[in-house]
Amino acid sequence: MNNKNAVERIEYELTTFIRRAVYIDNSENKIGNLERASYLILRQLDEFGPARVKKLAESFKLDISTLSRQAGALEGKGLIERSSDPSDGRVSLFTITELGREKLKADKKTRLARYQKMLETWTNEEKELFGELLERMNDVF
Amino acid sequence: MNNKNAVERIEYELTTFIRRAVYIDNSENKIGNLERASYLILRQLDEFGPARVKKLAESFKLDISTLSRQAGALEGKGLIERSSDPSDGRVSLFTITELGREKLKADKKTRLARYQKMLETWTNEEKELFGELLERMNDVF
DNA sequence: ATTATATATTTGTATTATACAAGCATATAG
DNA sequence: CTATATGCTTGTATAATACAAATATATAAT
Repeated sequence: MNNKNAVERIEYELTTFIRRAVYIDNSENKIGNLERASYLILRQLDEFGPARVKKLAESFKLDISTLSRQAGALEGKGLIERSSDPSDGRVSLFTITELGREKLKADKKTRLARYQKMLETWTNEEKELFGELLERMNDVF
Repeated sequence: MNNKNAVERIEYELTTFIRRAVYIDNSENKIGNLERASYLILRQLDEFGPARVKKLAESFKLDISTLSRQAGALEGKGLIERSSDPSDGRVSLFTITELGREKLKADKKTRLARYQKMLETWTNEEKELFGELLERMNDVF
């Protein structure tokens, strides 16, 4: 039963956390749209290199049409760049631009600062452990 | 720098987790609408007792009008019940119904099962520690 | 080679969640 | 007893999304 209680607590806290995080995302994204999606797209392209629409859609488990529009919006803002795959004319490959990298960096900084502050009373050990546990959870999610 | 790395990892993993969790929520909520919101509302009413629209809106950091509609929908499904505050005729107090409790229980079961499975290889100690850390994080969030 | 089928993406349309503003009912203050 | 404040609901606009249709290109079958 202790196990159940622990899992219950985890479920409770994660659910609570998600609600708040989504709120923060939404409230900060008042300026224009997309902020929420764009961070993830930029991060993905920065980390794993150029990707096409289908790939991005799969990464985020969103419909291809949705990613098509989001990528189009990011392209319009000059944060990512479209190039065609020489071996397949149907495919658009998206690459993060220098501007996109800057924006990603700035966004990340803001987000990190928030977490930094949230966890300022934690010891390094605790933070490391927490990160490890989160990573393990995501690996099987 | 180690500290920064740990926080970076936490930020990365939590962001990833949120994306996936929101996806799951959305995909399960195809049936009708509201599942996402309703779980939280029911949980809130079950845990803290009757509440009025304004209170619920504050809890979830959503606009009052949004909560008004969500509560209306839950009321329509018989999951919560409206009563007026005898001391103030403007206020509607919402209470979870027996049916609502059953639905909450069922939803919770599904969610717990998912977490249970996700964490099945963890030791009890790890689960407990993880829950504790999550709670601490939420407390300052 | 020519046509049929499959795949990648974009664009059209509908739905849902949400916020903000206006309206309505009820309280409270002057 | 009127004026103002409060609580909620309803009207309207916007954004994110999915699904379906359209378009372009590639691959397979004859």
